[in-house]
Amino acid sequence: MSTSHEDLRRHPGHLIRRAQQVHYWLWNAEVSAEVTSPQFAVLYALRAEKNIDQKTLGERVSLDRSTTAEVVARLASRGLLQRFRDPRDARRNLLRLTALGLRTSESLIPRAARMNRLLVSVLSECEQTELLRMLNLVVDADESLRKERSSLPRPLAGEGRGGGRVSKAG
Amino acid sequence: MSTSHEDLRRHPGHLIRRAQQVHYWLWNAEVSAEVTSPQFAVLYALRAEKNIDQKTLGERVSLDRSTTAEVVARLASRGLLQRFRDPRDARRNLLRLTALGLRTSESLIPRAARMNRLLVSVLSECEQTELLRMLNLVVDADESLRKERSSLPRPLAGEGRGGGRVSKAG
DNA sequence: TCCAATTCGTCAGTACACGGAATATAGTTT
DNA sequence: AAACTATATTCCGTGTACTGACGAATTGGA
Repeated sequence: MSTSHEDLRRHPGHLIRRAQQVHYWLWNAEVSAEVTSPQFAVLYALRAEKNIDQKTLGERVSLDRSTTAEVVARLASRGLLQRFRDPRDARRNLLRLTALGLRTSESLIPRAARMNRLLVSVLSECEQTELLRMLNLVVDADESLRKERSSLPRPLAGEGRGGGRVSKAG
Repeated sequence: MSTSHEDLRRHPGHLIRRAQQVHYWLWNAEVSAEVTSPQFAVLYALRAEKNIDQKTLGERVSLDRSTTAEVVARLASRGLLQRFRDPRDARRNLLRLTALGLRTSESLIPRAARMNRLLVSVLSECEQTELLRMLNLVVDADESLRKERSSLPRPLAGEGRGGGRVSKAG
């Protein structure tokens, strides 16, 4: 008898999660076991833009405020970037790559590129382009769907996992 | 001008992560704020197969052993499933949906289907089929990809974890 | 100038995700 | 039966991800 395993193959949402698992494994094997993919994205963004604040950084790499703060804190504790308050606006943390952070990010760039090629290597050249185009369409469609302002974190109607209201707690 | 933001659009790995964010938001808005997508997958699998153990369940829904245990514990504490030791093999936890779990899963099925249609609604019918096909290819290629080139400390160690090779013909 | 609204970062809480180690059980070998 | 090996689950540590609340700082308007 066919199980849920077969059915789930027709669910785009499930497949996207599976694809991310593959990405996770491939990253560990082919890029780095020390620097994660989101951490690399942060280094990569910081390499392109010096002295940006956490909020802007989060928008660049598509991470919300809290996650950005955590990733930045980890990278700072490893000496890959520096964090200091903006003298112009003391609410902000300005971020800057250290020499080590710059060196690390540069060494990972070709490895990440290779991993990405590998990730879609089962597809033909033409298919790879199509996949990229379609994923961008899906991702962009959501942004237009959230008509509210604010580039990234949309509050949305209900509440997420956090906030302490799970039906179980009563 | 766009800096890393534009570059990242060319990275399949990054796009997959973004797509999962969209899926997460859409799930919360369109399906349920109480039951998450992985939790639904578990209920869905349990609906199809009664009395399976956690390891098998994890393979069905592509969750590793640790995550499976956590998700199952949450669902059990909410009364959506029951957990009991296998009399034949006391190492195993056998799982079974409760009446509430069955009712909940059934009510979520059409909502999840609607969400999935919405998720890819920017694509044409033909493109949706293509996207599904390509994602399945990428996900299935994972096994062969991990066998080959490995230049870094691979996380393998000779035992089959929870989420890897769920792709055996049925 | 004072105040209300806004903004940024942090903290607490919840949940997914994974690997390694510890534990319990099962099966096999001697 | 004891010893050894394989397997299922749990526990622990780390990291990503997001929401809501809070406090500090800033900004715009009266």
